[in-house]
Amino acid sequence: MTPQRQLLFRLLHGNDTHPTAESLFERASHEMPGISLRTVYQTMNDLVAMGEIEQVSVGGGPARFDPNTDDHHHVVCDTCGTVRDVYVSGADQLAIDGLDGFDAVAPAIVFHGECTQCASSSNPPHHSTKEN
Amino acid sequence: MTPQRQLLFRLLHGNDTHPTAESLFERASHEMPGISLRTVYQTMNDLVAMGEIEQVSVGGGPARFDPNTDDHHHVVCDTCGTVRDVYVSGADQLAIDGLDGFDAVAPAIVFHGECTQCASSSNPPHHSTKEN
DNA sequence: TTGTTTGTCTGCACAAGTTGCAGATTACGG
DNA sequence: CCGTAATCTGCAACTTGTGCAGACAAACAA
Repeated sequence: MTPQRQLLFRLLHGNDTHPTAESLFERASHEMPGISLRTVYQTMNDLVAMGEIEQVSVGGGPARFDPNTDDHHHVVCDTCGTVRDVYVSGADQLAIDGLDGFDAVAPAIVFHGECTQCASSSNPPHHSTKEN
Repeated sequence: MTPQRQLLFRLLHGNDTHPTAESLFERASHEMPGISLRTVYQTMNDLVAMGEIEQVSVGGGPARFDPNTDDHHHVVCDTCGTVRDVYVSGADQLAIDGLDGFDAVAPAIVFHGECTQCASSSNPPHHSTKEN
């Protein structure tokens, strides 16, 4: 358990912003100048392999990391890129046609939309890749 | 409507294998040596913008293109990478907590699992990036 | 026919995100 | 304190995809 890992653990703990490796690297560099982006990737991969965090793919951009390991899903604002957790109940009683020939199936649901902030401020879609 | 585009249209028509740009390029090169990968990307982007095909993201790898524009979703075998269409009914009556502050929300559901072929042939997970 | 216009195609360089590798450094049990 | 094993770092390389500029080709006008 190295200081680098302790720092990254701490940055992830309770973090619901779904940070990317790059954004974690920036924040980590602030507290520990000289930390390597490679280390961030390495640590995230290890944590994912350990099941301590989840890797979230919302289509396209860089991978995001989520310390919330509850059974949950995601909404993403297609304008500003913000990702938020959502909880879906009743997903297990959907009628699904086409799963024949597949085992051990788990659904990942991503809701694409626009957050009210982006919708109200009708700025031209800018996709500012917002994440902290 | 150039010959290149005609060929790509034809390769996509009725194609349910969710090909990547690269795999389309290989198949297209077979019939039209010299066609450029750049043209494949360009044409796919145009078709997506026109709404003629959908771009599918199943997390991680390269984008896949799907001429099926029905309201449908996908299963992906995490071992061999195969993607198949699935049809989900009742998705509109899910109880969703956390969508407050979002407009115009559409769900994309990806079922992750293992196809019975990969499950039976208990080869070490190889992720052969199978697609034709 | 000749010239112009417009859109497409191609090759190449580049960008983003991520991983492989090798060597230096560090944590930790004995 | 020492040795081993794990980790860290920098850099090169890789994958997927895009920007750009020039070549090309079909359509159209004069």
